[in-house]
Amino acid sequence: MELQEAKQHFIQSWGVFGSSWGINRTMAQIHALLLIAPKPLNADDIMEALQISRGNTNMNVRDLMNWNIVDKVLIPGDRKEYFVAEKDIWKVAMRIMKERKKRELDPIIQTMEQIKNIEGDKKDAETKAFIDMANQIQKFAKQADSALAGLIKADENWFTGTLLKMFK
Amino acid sequence: MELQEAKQHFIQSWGVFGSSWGINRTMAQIHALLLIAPKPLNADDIMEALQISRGNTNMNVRDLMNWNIVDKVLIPGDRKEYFVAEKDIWKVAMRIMKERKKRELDPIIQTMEQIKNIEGDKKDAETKAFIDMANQIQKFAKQADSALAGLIKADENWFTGTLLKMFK
DNA sequence: ACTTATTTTCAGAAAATTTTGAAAATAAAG
DNA sequence: CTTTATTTTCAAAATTTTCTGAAAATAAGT
Repeated sequence: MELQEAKQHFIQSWGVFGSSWGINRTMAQIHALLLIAPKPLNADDIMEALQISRGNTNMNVRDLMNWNIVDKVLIPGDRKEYFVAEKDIWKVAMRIMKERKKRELDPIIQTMEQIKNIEGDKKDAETKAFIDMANQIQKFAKQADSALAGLIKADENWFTGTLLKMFK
Repeated sequence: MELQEAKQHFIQSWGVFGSSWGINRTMAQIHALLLIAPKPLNADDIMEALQISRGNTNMNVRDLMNWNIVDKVLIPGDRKEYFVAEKDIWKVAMRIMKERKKRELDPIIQTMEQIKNIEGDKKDAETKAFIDMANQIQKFAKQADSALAGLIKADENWFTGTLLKMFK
């Protein structure tokens, strides 16, 4: 396989992978492109490589920066803005998890808390099934939440992170 | 909060949660409805509760069964088909992970394997950045894969599963 | 075998999401 | 201050995904 062909293949696969997880395909493709770029790319580079518009590029790069997995870099003597992706996949995964935990897991825990407080006969089968489920989900989500928090905390400590990875 | 109101809230939240993870909103809502139903529901029950068409109901229930988190049950003396959801959230999570691992993680590992075999100068910065990334992703995906396989295996063993949960 | 109940399929319609591109905003250079 | 380069925004268009509903298929009952 040729390098350029392999790159296309990679970008394509990463896009499919991302979109199966609810991430915009183009955003995932831009991420893929930056992951394998040996140096920072600007908006025109991205537009050209993926054949997408400037607006699309701009919005998705901004999102990637919100996820903390892409950074803006300035190159002296160049007015354009350049972008680089975090290259350590472990870090990338941690940052994505951290964000998804905040955006999606925490709200579920909140919702379960709210809906558990319902009026009415707790002996009634319907009511019981409902409260049981809300409790179960809340308990599970809290476990997942703290497991993730643990992983993230470990990773944010450089020394611990390095040690762990040495034994992988 | 009233029970019916709380149920709506729950179904709604589960739908939002699901769709942020790339799962069809209606499928997640049907799942939510079944999770809190004290007894099996048939297609008409689901159509009525969620105000959706028969075709939509049928397709999404089929998908839920493919995920192994909803089962068809037959009630003696009734020609209609009834559906129940697996009520143990831990099991639900395991089955979803097992399926997603198969559908999404395994293909990524495969793709990385393929694209690593590229021709050309491995000293070239572009080539190097590319192969490094493919290796890193493959390594990470394999780790995630075996971690999940471990969890799933533990869970499929009733005794071990019960023990683990006792210490949660 | 015929009738009736129920489920499944799938083409077209509707809805939701993504993308474009040009105009507005911003920022740097002269 | 003016010009030029670059980025951002966002309404409208394109695309993708989801949903409907009626027809076809399947299954049960008489």
